[in-house]
Amino acid sequence: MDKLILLDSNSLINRAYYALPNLTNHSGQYTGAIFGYLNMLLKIVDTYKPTHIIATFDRKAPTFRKQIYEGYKATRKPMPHELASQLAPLKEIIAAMNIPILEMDGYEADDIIGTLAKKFDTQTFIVTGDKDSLQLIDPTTTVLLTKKGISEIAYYDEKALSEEGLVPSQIIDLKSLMGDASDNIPGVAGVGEKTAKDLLAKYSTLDGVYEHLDEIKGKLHDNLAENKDTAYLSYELATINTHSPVEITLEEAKFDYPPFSGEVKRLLKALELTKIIDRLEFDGEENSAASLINVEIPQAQEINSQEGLSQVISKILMQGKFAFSLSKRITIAVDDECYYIAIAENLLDEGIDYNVFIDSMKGIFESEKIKKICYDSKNIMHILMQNDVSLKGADSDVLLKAYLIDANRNYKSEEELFNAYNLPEGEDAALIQYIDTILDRELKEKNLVRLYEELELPLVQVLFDMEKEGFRVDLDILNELKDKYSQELDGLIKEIIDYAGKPFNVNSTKQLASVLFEDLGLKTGKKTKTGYSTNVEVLNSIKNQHPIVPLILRQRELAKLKSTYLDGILPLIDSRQKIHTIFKQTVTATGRLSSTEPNLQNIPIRKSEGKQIRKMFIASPGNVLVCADYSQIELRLMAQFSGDETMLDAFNNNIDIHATTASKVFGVPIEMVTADMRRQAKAVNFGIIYGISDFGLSEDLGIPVYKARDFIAGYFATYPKVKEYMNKCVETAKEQGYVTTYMNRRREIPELKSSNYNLRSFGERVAMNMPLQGSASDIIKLAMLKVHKALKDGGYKAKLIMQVHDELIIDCPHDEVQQVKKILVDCMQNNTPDFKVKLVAECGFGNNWLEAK
DNA sequence: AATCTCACG
DNA sequence: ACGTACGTGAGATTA
Repeated sequence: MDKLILLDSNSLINRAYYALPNLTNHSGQYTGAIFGYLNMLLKIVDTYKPTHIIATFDRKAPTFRKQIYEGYKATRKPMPHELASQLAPLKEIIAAMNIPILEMDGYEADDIIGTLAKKFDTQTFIVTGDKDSLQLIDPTTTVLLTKKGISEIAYYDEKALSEEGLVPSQIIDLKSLMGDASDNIPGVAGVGEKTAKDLLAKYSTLDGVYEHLDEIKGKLHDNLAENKDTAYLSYELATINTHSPVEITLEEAKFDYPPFSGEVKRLLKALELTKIIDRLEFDGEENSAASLINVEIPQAQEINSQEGLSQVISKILMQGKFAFSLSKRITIAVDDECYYIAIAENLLDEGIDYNVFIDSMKGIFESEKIKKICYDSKNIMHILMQNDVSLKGADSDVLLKAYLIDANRNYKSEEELFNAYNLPEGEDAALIQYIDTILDRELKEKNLVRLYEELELPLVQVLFDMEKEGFRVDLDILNELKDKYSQELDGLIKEIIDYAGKPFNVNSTKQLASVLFEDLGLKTGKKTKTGYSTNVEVLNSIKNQHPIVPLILRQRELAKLKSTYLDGILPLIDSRQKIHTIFKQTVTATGRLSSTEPNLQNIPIRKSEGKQIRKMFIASPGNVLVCADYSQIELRLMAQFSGDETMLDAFNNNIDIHATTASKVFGVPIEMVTADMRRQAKAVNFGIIYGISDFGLSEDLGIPVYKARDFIAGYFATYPKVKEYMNKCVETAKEQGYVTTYMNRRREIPELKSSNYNLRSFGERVAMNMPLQGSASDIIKLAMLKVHKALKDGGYKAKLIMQVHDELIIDCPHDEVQQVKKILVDCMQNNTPDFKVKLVAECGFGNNWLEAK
């Protein structure tokens, strides 16, 4: 017996979209609605075992049915782009599943479905979230109506519908009376579901109602009488067309599962819909559970006595290598065994005292010779430091390895890493030990061993030392600024509220927008997702329109500085008046570090008010800060990688690159370059690093797009090899699926394969930017290793304490300043012996961070 | 938890 | 016809 499923795809994906959170894969493609849709489809497939499936979609064009209503306005909300962007990938998957897709200009999905339902006399199930379709029910047609979003499916055949007191054709009468806001069917004003059903129970059809209109009294009578035209119009609108010119044979809709093709799996993988993949079977797979790695992960044996621990320790000593985890509980994997160390919470408990455990292991943790496998070794160093234990010989950090293999992933826990690699359940230490072997293989395949062993792994210790050393903060300056800003803010807020005429929360963009744009009627600017933007750009454009605006700008600036850099940092200061940022080594897609708690990589500097904040970051007592930053490193790398002679010459002769660019692009001698020309050239140079786009440049410079396009053309004419290089980056990225840096760090760019233009363009910009940003990051990391070693080997007291992407800071005793400066500059400038381009680091020193720059 | 805004390179 | 400059983290509000 054949069973045909008709999917009202637009209705279903809409339901799925609103029922589920906005999931995305790591490249930003939205997947929530696709996920919901497929889940539901698979549930139906499981339950009904269809032999045929057809998926229908709406086309954008207005439909013939809706056009009969002249006043019909397409007030239906446009599809949000988060949803619209999911349509194409979904269709790809459906097509790959060999399910035919029907969409026709001028016909809505339900017209197509209605036609199909009547056309084939096989057992048919219509899957939809749209109650309109209930009119299609007949002895061979059943409607499966999604409920509660998509999680439940209600079964409607003639019998089920009759329990609600209706026959299928009455659905049309019902709609014509009660209307349907979501479908722009007006209905009769004042008549809702209840009244409509009552009327139909009495008079059975719309015609019946109007034939007996005189029997109906009161307000209802008037409403019906007044809206007769609308009611009949609604009737037309609600009637599904069952005679659309659809051409498809049942044979074409044949559905044969399992298995699906490998193509389906590939598409699902790209969307990272692993949950869906897991419940499906695919062509060419030995068994459906193949994705789960089939290995023996040893069970943990509990260790709760000193003797037991001693045995474990001697095993470790014998092997010279072990894996461990302290995250959920303490586990150790040695050889093929795994142990769980039971820690006594209090004296009466069975188990080992935590401090005793750490002390017993101290010798092992601190032995360079005993190799450790662990997750996030720097974090473990911090934990062990509390017991005065250091961690040495941690040569396998699985988090670090996994990051180098795929920097787009951002593992937040051991568990996330295990899941990503489809590991079975098991003790953490055992899983870490196992995953390390997989990661090693992958590192080798991808040529990342050197990057790991010679750069990232040794950097862990450097970063740890920097974090431990900390950055001293001048509490007096901090408190002084805090008071000053508090006072000024109080005054500002009073004035702002005075102008507004009512109290409101100035920090609330929503309330602020309503005050500015509704109450005061000021000109609106850019829009955000939720309303009108009130950002600096917008405020600046209207600051002369009303005296409240400059006050708000000032309030914004101070509120930001105070909350983030004063109130935010104060509680992080320790007893030595130092703050200890954490450098995240496995977060960014490009290889840069990031800094948290506090973020010391975004301390103000650009504006005068912010500079005051920078003054509170000072050297340790008796020390000064020595500070060096690379000059134009990313552009210099562009010169190096592209080999553009003009650009190389400029850099190797210490010429002002922005002025040079301006001179060449504008065709004037360098001494004729005005400040504004230089500013524009600088913007283009930056744009180049970001992966230039005419639109982006026009936004930045506030010029029309066509002018920006001219600039870019002029730029490429000046530096022809730069253009070649950028094209090459995109091209090889498209071929390989990834780009690489100086140290062979790699970033996969799945966006390049996207069917979405925006995502693909983003991928192209990434392909141009990553080699520059990533190589710059490689190079400063190399410099950090060298500086750290040089200071240590030279017996200096000076300590490297900070890195801000192209800048290093050393907390340095007065008497070491001259030598340390030399060391620092040397280490930064001379890491790249193979380069044609000269790297330049500019160095200064001072009592505080502002002075030192 | 998502959004907006803004600090930095 | 579309709507983006690249890379981050944090605070405040809102839902």
